[in-house]
Amino acid sequence: MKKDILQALQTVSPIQLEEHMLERPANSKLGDFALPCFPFAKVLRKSPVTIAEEIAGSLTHPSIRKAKAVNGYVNIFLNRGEITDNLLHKILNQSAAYGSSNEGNSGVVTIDLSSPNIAKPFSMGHLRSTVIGNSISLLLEKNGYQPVKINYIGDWGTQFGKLLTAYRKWGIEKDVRQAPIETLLKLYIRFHEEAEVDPSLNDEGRAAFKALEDGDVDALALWEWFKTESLKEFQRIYDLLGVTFDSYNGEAYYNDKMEPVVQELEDKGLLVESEGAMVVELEESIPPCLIKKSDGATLYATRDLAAALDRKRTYDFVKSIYVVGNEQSLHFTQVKQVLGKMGHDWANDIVHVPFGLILQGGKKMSTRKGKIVLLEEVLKDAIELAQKNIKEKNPTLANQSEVAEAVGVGAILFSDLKQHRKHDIEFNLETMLQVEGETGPYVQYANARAHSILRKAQVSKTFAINEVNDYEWETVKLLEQFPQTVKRAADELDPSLIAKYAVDLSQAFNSFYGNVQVLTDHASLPYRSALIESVTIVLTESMRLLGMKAPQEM
RNA sequence: GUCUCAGUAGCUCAGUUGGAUAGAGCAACAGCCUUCUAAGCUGUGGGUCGGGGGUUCGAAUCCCUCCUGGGACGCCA
Repeated sequence: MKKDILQALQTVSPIQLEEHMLERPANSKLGDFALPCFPFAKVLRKSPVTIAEEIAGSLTHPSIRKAKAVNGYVNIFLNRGEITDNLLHKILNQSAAYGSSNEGNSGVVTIDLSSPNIAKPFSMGHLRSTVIGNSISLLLEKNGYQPVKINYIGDWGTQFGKLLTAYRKWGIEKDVRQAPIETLLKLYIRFHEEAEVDPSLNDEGRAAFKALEDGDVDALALWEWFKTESLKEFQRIYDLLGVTFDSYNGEAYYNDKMEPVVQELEDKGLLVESEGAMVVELEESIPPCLIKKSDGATLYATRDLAAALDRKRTYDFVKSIYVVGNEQSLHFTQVKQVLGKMGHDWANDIVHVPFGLILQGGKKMSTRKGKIVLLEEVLKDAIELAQKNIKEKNPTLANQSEVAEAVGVGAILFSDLKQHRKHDIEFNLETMLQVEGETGPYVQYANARAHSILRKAQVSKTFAINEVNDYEWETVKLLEQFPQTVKRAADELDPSLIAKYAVDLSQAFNSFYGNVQVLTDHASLPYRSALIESVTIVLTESMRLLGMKAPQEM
């Protein structure tokens, strides 16, 4: 639509126009589009006011109802009926496919997401990676890419040496069987407390990891057991969130794939010794990347290099995305640079999608100090609250527990996705459980109300539009913007754009049905049900792209 | 110290990539359930866009500088 208007303007404009010049006025009373004429004044040596008047005076297009010059702006009012008619037919025909594109041309994009550490609880930080990554995957799919979701489980590294040491010193098998993660976490915390007093424990932990990496049978058996128990617990959460993965290849999977990488680095003359460790030196502003510790054991970066090479080989991605917290930005620039120095031009296709930390009292949460909020508890609270609300507000509802789960989980997902990923978030349970205003349940409720009206209306396939009132027009304009919002969200890898859009559309729709009686006005009913059905299509699709469920009743 | 991200209403956040009077939600206050589900709708109050310079017809947005906070910065991941 914007392009049409731009073309019409071009035919009467003395200046070459670009898309960004045409804007949507903040106040819709001013018009549907506006062209500020100030930049043209100098070139044309005329006042912006005159230029605007000339353009407005000669502008004609079937979609334009009128154009008005105001203070140097050309304010354009559209022909509501015609545009609405075309748009509603389009949405009803395309249904859930509305807003899709083939932009990605079936290119494979790997997405590294979630990546919890075994033997540690699933924290709020992992929630961010999981839901942001999942939504990005859905957005890319909608834009014609082929996403591959990889859960790069944190199942390797010195921490396991520490954990094995702690278990051997203080662990009780029965406790681990009963409550695996809880028990292992306690051991991990105790290890760090005691290591403060006795630093030699750290050396013991490192030695234990070296043994694990060298294939010590006893250590491997324990490790295997911890891993199995942890994955069982994680699966419960993924089921609740409705997230699935294409690969669970964690860090340990690359245990036997690192040596060739180290070899390649050496062959290419990139590996140098520094303070007993093996490193690759990078540009002067960036600290060197550590590849091997002085005891010969590998590091995180070694594994990530091996993983990147393996993923390129396996999937031949056009882009490889890592949804990992802000604090690892340096790590990823190092890995990218090392790959670049190795001569892999696809290093530029690696994209770190960072997100802000979840803080508590203004500080980062620390597993080691036991300062952590458990996601499962939060989800449980949210579902209980939703259940309570249903009992109060809609006691006769069928499938109550199913709806409560959808709404409770939706509230948590949405509270995380609605703000831009890069913001640090102060953990606040109360905010996350909110169900009023700009929240998941608000969007779900708008959609449920729309369905409720449709159930009571006689929906027919044909409709005629007499007049599009202001409430309807605001809704229609938002519906029209869905495809470009989806595209931008995928381009910027930013799900919050969809969340904000869903709130805007919900607000417009709520305002519409709150002020207009739909069912009693028989003449307008066919047109209005087409509008409402379009709203449900777009809201449901928006929620799907965020990983949320959209119950038809709540 | 270096790098990096951020600072907008009491709180949580938008702000269409430089445009008109800076917008929402929460909280507060006032209305609306004999009418499509009140998880809703309609109003009111609330601002030195961290400070100071600069570029521009025009700056929350771009540049410089300072202040404050988060995070990262070789043998953790």
